[in-house]
Amino acid sequence: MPELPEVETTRKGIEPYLVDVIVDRVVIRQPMLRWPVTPELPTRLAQQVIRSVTRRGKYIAIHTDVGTMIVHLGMSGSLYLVDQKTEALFHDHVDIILGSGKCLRYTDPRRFGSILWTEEDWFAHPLIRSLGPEPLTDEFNVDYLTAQAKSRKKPIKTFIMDSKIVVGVGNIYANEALFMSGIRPDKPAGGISKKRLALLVDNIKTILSAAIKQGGTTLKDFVGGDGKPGYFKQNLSVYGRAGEPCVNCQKALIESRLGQRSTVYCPACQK
DNA sequence: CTCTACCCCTGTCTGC
DNA sequence: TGCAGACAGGGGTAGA
Repeated sequence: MPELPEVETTRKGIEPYLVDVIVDRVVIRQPMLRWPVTPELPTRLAQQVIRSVTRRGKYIAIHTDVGTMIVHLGMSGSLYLVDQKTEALFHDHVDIILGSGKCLRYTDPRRFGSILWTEEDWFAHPLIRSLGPEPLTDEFNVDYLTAQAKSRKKPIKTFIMDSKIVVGVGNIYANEALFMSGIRPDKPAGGISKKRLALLVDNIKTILSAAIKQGGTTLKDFVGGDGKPGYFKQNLSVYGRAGEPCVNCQKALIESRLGQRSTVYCPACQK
């Protein structure tokens, strides 16, 4: 499940093989992703030179002079380079065939991801326009979060997972950041002191940057192979550990559901 | 405006 | 062993 660190690691991994490279053609085997792949994509992208590869939240953007391809990896998507001769498997839905002899391949068993084409400024695209700040920038700070949380009743976990508030905090890191901050996931966002929100902001930044750093060092093949970024087996304190002892106090961790998402916390350490 | 439930999809796991 | 059902999850969207 690509969270922001995985997405950024993917962007960094594919960027060197794309910038200044011309697209030969585009092959779409399965257009039915989260939304249908933009039908014009193959004709518009063909013969264009890729100028840059950027990211906003969990969206990756591949820019040309005439438009931008926007990719979201969804739950199970991956984007990687293969040799053009590499045979496509069942879940290999889209190939961007490059003039370099390589091929940027999009694989997504569950098809929760999306591939779209836009010819306007991509920051103006409906999916991108209303996104909140990037968690690792100064724009995401305690003053901002406090202002946003003011008089909000929704649980703090659901709140920080809302991409309009801040992008890139998925379920795993939301659980972990709240544990690190000693905050119960179901506490209404508006009722948490500024001091504790400051701690939360710091911990979100810490955990995401640590995961990105780890991804940068443990990640292997974006070229050849199966392209799977190999998941970071970082030490998770609460996620996936329901019923097991808290790493701090040994009490059994509790699992509940918030906003249809699995939520794990320590009943003693988180208040 | 705020919030919750639902839905898209399929590989993997659990229970009968 | 086989099969049905639950579950995982980002995030848009409908409806309360």
